[in-house]
Amino acid sequence: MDGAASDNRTELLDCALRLFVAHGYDGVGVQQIVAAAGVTKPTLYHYFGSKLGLLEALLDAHLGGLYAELEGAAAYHHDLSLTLAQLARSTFAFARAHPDAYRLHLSLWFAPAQSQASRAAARFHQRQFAFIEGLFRDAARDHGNMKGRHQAYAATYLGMLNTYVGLALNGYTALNDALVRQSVHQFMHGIFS
Amino acid sequence: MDGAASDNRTELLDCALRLFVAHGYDGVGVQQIVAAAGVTKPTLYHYFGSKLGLLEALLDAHLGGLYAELEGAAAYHHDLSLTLAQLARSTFAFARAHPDAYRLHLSLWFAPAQSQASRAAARFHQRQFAFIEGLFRDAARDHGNMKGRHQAYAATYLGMLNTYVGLALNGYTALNDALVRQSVHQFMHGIFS
DNA sequence: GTGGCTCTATACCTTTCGGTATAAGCTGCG
DNA sequence: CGCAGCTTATACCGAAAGGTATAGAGCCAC
Repeated sequence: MDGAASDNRTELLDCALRLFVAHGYDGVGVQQIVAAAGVTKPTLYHYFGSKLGLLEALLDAHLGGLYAELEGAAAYHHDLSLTLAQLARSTFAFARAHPDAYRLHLSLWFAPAQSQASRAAARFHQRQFAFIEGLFRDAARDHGNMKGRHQAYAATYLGMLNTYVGLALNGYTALNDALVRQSVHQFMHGIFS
Repeated sequence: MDGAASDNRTELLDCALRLFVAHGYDGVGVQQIVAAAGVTKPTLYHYFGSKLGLLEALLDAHLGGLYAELEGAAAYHHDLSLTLAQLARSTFAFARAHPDAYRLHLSLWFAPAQSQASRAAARFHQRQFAFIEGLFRDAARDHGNMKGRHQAYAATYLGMLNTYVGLALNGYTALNDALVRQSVHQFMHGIFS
């Protein structure tokens, strides 16, 4: 069956996530993963077909939920400040709840373009970026002076959020509501005031 | 001698940079590097001692110049807008002149913390961040309302610059003076006005 | 009970990994 | 010349890489 837990499969996903986050996709061998999960290689290849298939299953399992949540919580309804705050809050909440998943996401953000891992993650990053870009495109219809710059705005805001999460994952800050407010305020009104 | 070119050494550095950027440090074998450089393994181990030593020499050769340039061009002299513009201009100019070097820099920005490549690059990222942080700490003495947030400002501005460079390296924008002005203006005064 | 399906282990494959022992060629120096 | 030191290639090392052929369990339907 498919709906059931299939414990070894879950165990493999968990161990692979931890190891990929710590050492990188290319820095971890299949042998290490199965050893950490307490199984052997044929089990891994039965469920995922290949090392790359394991990574793809990992991204599906952990990042699919992120984007579904974002797209649900951060739709634009003619209030840009509110939308950006919701976007930041959802992103921070996900990063707090699934730090390793977001670490994996971040580590593949600027990963070498020709690497298998980067290619597997590309569609997720594109989806996130396209969503934020569409949000600013909608907002530009309400704010004429934003016209034609929605891509730059999306890049900047996404870069800011990811930078904050990166700082937080290394213990330099906390992903709380104060940071949500600060990111929105700074993005919309600059560092003064 | 040391001052001379030692052609094979340079060739190895160039090929390693290209390959690391394309496939990642762990995704490239020593054999591929020496084949691309037209030499054999003992040559590489003679000059660099190990694969990691090669990466360190690569970072020294390419990123040392970046930081020297930044620290020279972007010192703070009581004009934050001007300083941020100079910082952006120097960063963009370096990325335009050495796109592969900056790609390597970016790919290691959020790389898995336990990987050898990430550890080798850590001191460079720390140096860049510390420089920008110090800049904002100085500026906070002139602008009281910035007090206590220099770390967040440094992170945000650095994240914005790196995001722009990342976009540009993938062909989505150009690293010109217009983008310098836009980044400074947006950072200081927000997206409106 | 028996055939079939899913899951997993033993044992093994080829290729490549990072790294090296040895020795040859080269240069400049006495 | 002969010697020294720097640089390089041939040939090799043990280990680990990703992946698989085979077969044995457990289970469910008939």
